[in-house]
Amino acid sequence: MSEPDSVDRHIAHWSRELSDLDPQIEGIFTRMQMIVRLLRRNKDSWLAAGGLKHWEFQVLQHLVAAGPPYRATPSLLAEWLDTHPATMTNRLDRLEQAGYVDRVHDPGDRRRLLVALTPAGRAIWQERMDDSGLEEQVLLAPLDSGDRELLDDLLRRMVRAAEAGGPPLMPDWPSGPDAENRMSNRRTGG
Amino acid sequence: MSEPDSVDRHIAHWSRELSDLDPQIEGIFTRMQMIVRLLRRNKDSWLAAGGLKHWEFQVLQHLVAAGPPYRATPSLLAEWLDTHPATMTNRLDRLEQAGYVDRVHDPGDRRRLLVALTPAGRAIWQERMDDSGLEEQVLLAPLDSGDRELLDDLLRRMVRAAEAGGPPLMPDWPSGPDAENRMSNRRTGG
DNA sequence: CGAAATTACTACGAAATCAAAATATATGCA
DNA sequence: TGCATATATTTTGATTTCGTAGTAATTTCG
Repeated sequence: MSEPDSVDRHIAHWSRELSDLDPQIEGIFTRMQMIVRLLRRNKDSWLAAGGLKHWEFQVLQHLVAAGPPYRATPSLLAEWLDTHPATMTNRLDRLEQAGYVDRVHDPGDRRRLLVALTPAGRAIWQERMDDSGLEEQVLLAPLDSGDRELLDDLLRRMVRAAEAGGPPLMPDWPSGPDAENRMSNRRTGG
Repeated sequence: MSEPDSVDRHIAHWSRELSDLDPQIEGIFTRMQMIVRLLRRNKDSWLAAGGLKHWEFQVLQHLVAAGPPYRATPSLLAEWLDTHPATMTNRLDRLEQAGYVDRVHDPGDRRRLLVALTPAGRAIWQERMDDSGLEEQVLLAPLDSGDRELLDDLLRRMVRAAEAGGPPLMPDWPSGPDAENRMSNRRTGG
């Protein structure tokens, strides 16, 4: 075992309160949580320095992820960002006012709106995106290529275990013929 | 490489939008994020089923973590839960009303309050705690003992890399002589 | 003793979120 | 067609949180 970190100290402390604690399991998930939390704070930091809130970046990113023509419905965006549709309406108002997205009616179904990424939205997303990835490099620095492949594979096996008993952890983007008109198919999870 | 998961599909999709994307790095951190998110949702779910909000559980847990006599100052709790002191006051009001904590004056420094875990608070924390750990078992099921040790060690090396350039990811609980009176020492981070 | 610092609470308005009702459009069926 | 039901989004109202300022009690230091 490599040298101890703060999580080892935390677990040693907790073992005094909870005797039936598996240090290995606790270690694995606590470390993942800490790493994810660190990355999130770091991300918030450089996004704020560039004038974007996290949810703004997320909306823009999801639209980019959609691929040309860079559109998605408010419902889908709300689901993806794990927030309430009413909240999304409010956020889209502000993104629209900032000029980062447009709202256009879906010609095929006029109940629907399509939120469309504007060139300005695409541009600011790209700018912030260029700031990213630094912290990830720091974290992975002590791991060589073989270590990284091993780590990635261990994590993949865990994700697959999770997905065996439920929906995919990463939502699949609608694709195939007629995808444009099926974008709002909701998954069961809530 | 083991069989692909939804993250592999996600990355393959993204590679079309971002050519300079390292699939391995992206894979590692996206999988960690998805796993942590899954665990958080799962936790919220069984906590809610047992009648606790996440922040309620967190406050109780932090008091348990303090060890006997299970007390902490409001300031420290606010810092730990990463929330505003005024918010903590409001939350402690509700926890006190529910009978899960008491507010007692610190005999050593009567400016201070000590939030003390009640037997009822300890009990409900223990009950909810007993519900935990199931999802973790599912995720780790495909990994044997050697795999888990390897994974834990790879993550530990990453945490150590993060901590080399900053404060510990896991806050150290105050300890040593006179710890009782130094519990409110604030760390620099904010 | 008296001034300054510390700790926690209270109060008030601003902002964000959520839940449910309201609006507009689409679909299914007699 | 006519009409009930379903769907997508917005609107509305209640709740929560945050930020700031101010207060009270207590300790620390000159």
